[in-house]
Amino acid sequence: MAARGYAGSSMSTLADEAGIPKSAIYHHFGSKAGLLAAVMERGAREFFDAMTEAHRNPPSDGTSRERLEWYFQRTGDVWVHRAEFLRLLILLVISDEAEEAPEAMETVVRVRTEGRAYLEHMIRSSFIGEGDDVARIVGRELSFYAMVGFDGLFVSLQSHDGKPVVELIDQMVAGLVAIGEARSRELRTAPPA
Amino acid sequence: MAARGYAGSSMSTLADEAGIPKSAIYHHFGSKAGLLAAVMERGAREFFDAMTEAHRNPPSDGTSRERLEWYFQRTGDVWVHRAEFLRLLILLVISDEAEEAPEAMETVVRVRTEGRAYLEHMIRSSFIGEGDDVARIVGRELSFYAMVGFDGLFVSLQSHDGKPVVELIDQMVAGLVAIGEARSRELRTAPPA
Amino acid sequence: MAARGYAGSSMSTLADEAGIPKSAIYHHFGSKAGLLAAVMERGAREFFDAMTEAHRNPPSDGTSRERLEWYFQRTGDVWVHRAEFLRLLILLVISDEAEEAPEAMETVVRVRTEGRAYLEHMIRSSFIGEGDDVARIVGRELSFYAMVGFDGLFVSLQSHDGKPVVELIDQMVAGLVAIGEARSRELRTAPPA
Amino acid sequence: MAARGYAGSSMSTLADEAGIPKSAIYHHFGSKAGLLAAVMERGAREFFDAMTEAHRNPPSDGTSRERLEWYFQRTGDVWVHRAEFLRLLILLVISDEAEEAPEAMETVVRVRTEGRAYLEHMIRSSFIGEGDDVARIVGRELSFYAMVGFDGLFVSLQSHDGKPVVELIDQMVAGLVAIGEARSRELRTAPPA
DNA sequence: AATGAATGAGCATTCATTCAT
DNA sequence: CATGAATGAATGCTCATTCAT
Repeated sequence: MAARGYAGSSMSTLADEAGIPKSAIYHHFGSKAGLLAAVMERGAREFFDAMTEAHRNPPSDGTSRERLEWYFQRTGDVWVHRAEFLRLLILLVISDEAEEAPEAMETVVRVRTEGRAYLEHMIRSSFIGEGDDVARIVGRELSFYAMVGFDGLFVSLQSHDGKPVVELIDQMVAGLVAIGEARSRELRTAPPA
Repeated sequence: MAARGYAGSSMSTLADEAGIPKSAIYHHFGSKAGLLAAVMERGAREFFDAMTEAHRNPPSDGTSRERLEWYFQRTGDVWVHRAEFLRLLILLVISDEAEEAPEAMETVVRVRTEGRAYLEHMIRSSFIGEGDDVARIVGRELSFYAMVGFDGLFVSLQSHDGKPVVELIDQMVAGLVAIGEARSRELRTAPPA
Repeated sequence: MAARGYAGSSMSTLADEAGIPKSAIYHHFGSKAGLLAAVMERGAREFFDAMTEAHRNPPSDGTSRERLEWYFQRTGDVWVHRAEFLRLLILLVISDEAEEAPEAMETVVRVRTEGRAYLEHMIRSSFIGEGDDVARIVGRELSFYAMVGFDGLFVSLQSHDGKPVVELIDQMVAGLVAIGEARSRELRTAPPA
Repeated sequence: MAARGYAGSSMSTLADEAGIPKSAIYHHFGSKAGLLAAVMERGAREFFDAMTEAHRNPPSDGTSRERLEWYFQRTGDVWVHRAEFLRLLILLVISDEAEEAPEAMETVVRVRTEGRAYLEHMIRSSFIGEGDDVARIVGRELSFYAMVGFDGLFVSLQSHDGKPVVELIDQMVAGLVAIGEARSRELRTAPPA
């Protein structure tokens, strides 16, 4: 489904590729939509497990940039290894192909919401040196932008444009740190109400 | 096709929605793949026309940031208004749904290559104050990253996460300018071989 | 469909038996329900045409019994020759098999309503010797009972119980005439308000 | 099965509606055909039990008409209360839907044969005042016609045409009595060889 | 004795495409 | 040039049935 899209994947093809009868899929998942929902659910779980695993023992010192670099490069690794799941995820985000699979769409929304929360946490942890209040605000304000970066990173990855992921993440980190530090200065000078 | 994907759009549905007989589509486009190719070709032309139009009379002074902001906010406008075309474009980039339509895929690659050249031109024009050589290098090095930004911007747009496009572009510009200026300083100090 | 029922008749079987591709049926009738609707509609038209044809030039003299006999024996002929149509009709009356084909069900109701009107007309014409008012009342009151007779006659026919149709119709006529004459006497003695 | 027909009733649906696992049906009845056979067998038993119960203590005096009326109105009650069973019975009589269930078809034939014998008995008992020989002949000759009446009555019932059952039975009785009495006179005048 | 899991054949329907007119 | 009619292959799904437990 990740490769051919939801509509482009026929139950017969899927069954043949899995080496099981079509009816076995229906027995276990009820419908094509149910299969997609299950696939997304499992993908989501594995994705977040991989993220948690990748971010075990984060660095407790170093500059904001070093810390964010540590988080994002590891996130990039997960991105590359979970490409199939993300392919399907982005596909469902940008098309209505799976309108008939509302459960799967809910998982999509959930993954994006939790994913953004995760990014927020990474940024906040990285900027903790600026003080907790500042770090919290910076994390909140930059999480959407960080997500844009990772979404775009994935599209770039799929377009096979040859640009190494590591370099792109480096630039993402550089940009985020620049914006984050500017914002931190601002906040220290004139703290929000 | 943008809404439902290539596989998810049946010729019957398309013909009905267009209010013409199915055979008329075959008469004009030969096949479903031919229709997609034509759609992409026209979409690409209109897209670049809109970009050219939007960037008529660029500012000849101001800071790098101001100039890039001008370019990118206008690009963002085009993005928002050509969402259907971009939807299909990204869909074809991330999935193999239209493997049977190689002509369309060529258009996709062409649009992305030209699009990146366009972004490179915008960045270079914005950084022209750093000297032409530096601006050229900065433009080349940041064009992929800028594209990542716009790809991600589009995904964000489709996910209806509510974050205003203008703000995201502002952050994109801020990040790019920070990286670009740092790189400019570097290049001025130790020019590349 | 008459033989195997609606649910028991698969489109594949029907197409094979008709010697045409399944898709041809869908092209012409849209769906299985549409096919049934068309079949019932044509059956109904042919049925009433056959009835009209059979009752051309009814006798203008003779006893009530002779006249009703003339009508009913000819109706019985139509019954026997349109057995397939009636089989499907009764099937749809007694089961919910074709719930998904509401158009067909409307035809069923229409055929029964018109059919009863037809029986009413036969009875009234036969009893015209009792006076038009009396004949009209007798026709109205006995039409349901006459229909019961023909419905039952058909079931008897399908059950292959070996009883000749001619004899059963003879008894139906005898019964109807007896009831009709008794009622006529009653009406002549004490006309209704 | 009575509602949707044999072919129209899937084992899954039946099991779900019964609140038991599908395999339990197979455990007890062996096959779909076996289930139908069992259903018909039980239905037949209950049907005849209800008939016997309804006709306990028949009137030992009164006119033929009064006695037949007694029998038939009570039979009509059973008809109305055993509609589901009769629905399935008539369905099996008029269609070949359950060709694969020969045991059930045998039950159908048996029920109709016994049912006719029962009707014969009712008529004979009612005409006993005409002498046993005459009553026996009248019963034999009118049993088929009586069955036609009850078959048609059932179809009428299912067609929801609004005609009260009691009235129809009244007319059936009137008709039968008229024919029976005429035949009795005939037989008394010129007894058969 | 009872049942959840499993399955190949078949279901109604839609598909992209062709072609006679 | 344009199209209604036609079609074989495939679609998602359900079927009656089996069987290991």
